[in-house]
Amino acid sequence: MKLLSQLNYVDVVAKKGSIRKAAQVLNITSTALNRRILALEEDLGAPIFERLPNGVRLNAAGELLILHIRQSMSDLNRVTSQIADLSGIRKGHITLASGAEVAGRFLPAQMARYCQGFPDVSFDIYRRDTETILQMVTNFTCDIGVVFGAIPVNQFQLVLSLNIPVMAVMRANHPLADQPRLSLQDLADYQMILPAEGSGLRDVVQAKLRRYDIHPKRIMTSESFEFMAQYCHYHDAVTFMPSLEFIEEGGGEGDLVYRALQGRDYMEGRLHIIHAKNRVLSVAAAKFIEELRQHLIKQMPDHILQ
Amino acid sequence: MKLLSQLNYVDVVAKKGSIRKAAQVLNITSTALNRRILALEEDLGAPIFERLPNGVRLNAAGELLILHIRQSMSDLNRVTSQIADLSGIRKGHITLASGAEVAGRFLPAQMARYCQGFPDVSFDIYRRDTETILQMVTNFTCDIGVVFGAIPVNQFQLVLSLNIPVMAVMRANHPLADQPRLSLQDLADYQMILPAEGSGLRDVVQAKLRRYDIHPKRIMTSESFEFMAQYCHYHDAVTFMPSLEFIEEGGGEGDLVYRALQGRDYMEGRLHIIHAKNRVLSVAAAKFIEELRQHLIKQMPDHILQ
DNA sequence: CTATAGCGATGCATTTTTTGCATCACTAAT
DNA sequence: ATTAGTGATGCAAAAAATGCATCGCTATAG
Repeated sequence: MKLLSQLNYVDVVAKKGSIRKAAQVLNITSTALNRRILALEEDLGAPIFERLPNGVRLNAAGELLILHIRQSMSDLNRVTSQIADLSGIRKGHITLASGAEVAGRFLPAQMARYCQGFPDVSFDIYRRDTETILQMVTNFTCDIGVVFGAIPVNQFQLVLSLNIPVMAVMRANHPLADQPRLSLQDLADYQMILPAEGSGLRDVVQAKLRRYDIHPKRIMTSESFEFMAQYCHYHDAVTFMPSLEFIEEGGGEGDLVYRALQGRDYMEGRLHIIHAKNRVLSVAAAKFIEELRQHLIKQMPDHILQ
Repeated sequence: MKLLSQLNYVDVVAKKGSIRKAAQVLNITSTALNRRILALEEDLGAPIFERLPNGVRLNAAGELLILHIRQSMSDLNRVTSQIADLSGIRKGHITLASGAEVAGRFLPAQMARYCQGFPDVSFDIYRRDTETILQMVTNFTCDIGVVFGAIPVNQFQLVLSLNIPVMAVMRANHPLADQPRLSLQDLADYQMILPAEGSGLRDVVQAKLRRYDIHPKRIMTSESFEFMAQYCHYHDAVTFMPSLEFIEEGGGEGDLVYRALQGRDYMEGRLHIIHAKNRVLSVAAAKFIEELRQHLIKQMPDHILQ
């Protein structure tokens, strides 16, 4: 879009930290881009980038401007989407950032369902750690954030918040798989695979371990939930997953089984679907969220908190 | 400013209701402007103006877009002002819409004082009726609104709200000028000049008249406070003014005197200084308001309500 | 019922702006 | 000292915006 291009140029340069690299991304020559930046600075009456020997970086003025630019771009996208909706076109674009806990298993199904009704809506999905997601939401870099674990709720617009049980995961022939009551202390005898720092799931599990002073024999940390699952196929290790796909206890994928922990060791975390405060979502995004909410309310009314 | 021009073009066309007229204002040919509008509509994928035989009018899509445009322009102005402030330049622009009650006497003094500290700040002052002012504030057509009388407070961001006594005004040699206690009933014997509909001051006075079922002999309505004042110089008429400039009772301008009404007839109205909700003002505007507030707090602390 | 004036749209020649290439000056790392 | 990377800039070419003349249309006036 024409109106946005000028603004978008600044955004890309800021993100790339280099005019030449940004020019590559934008498919124009660095000369053109450079001169646009210079012209903009001329217009504003003040530079917005510091020139470093290996690129550029936003200065204070630039930081102010980039906020406006992102807000403005995001707003225009929303308006465009609304206008398209007026013509009954139902197209649009949704940028969504999600924690690893849900990016792999929960979201794809939800989105596939939505896309059947809205085939002209395109998606960008980012898988990031909690902090980055919150940043992206604040930044308007993404429309919707899906975060597992505690967040500063009052800094965001909560769309949906639900409690999700956290279950122990192990392979079906694991010695503990058939044990009727499972406690964290039982699991501590085996290698335990935890998500990396910055994951809400890790916080939930670690809080419990600390609370009851349980020290697992060996802890392995992984950033990839796919890895964690695969690893458990081959070893008597245990790991944890939020039971997002409404998997009943005992069910599982492949030869992995899910076991809820009993009594005091029962764990759960909170899944938050958020967007930026004071922000009006595009029609496409609003409808996606609405469908998601409706679906979840039908599926698990007792978990919904808001 | 370059970034804004495209947006501003649309805004002016929408306001003028005609491409040719807007082109005159913008100092470009109608051809150029016309093609910009067409290009923008092409970009958006939908027209934003209806073509009428005698001009153009925003359609539904256009109404959505123009809101974004005004918000966006206003935002960019704020950012520009902040950036200028970063460089210590302290320049900017303030657009203020004010009711007639305060436009003539209260504001000029306040602004003159402010301009001494900030000589590079430019002003646009509009004198409108209450409803238009509220519209302009909502529209982002102006930064600050100054309104005398009741407004739907929760739809705006209240900067300052203070009670102002409404006094009777007459010439010094008016038969009532020396009467110790003045009531509305006394005034009813003379020609009474009221502000036009849409003025908060009129509402205050009329409410009192109705409340005590007082019917003035002759009522004259005027939209101009200057006219009202001048008229009273030449006749034994009475009119009303908010005592904005902290004029003590008995004081006055020229040979006009101000008299507060006594007892149950005492009148006062509320002066509101507002801006749009969820809006961040430019540095210049914010400082103007801050100075204004400080000044008023010092001058009349007991009248300040917020 | 025609004449007129005003509106937006458009083809074409002209002007203005933007772009791309080659190159400069500079810095950090090798 | 060399190399590879950065942003800035002069100049010619390409692209875009503009202005003029004009079209088709409609409402209004006579």
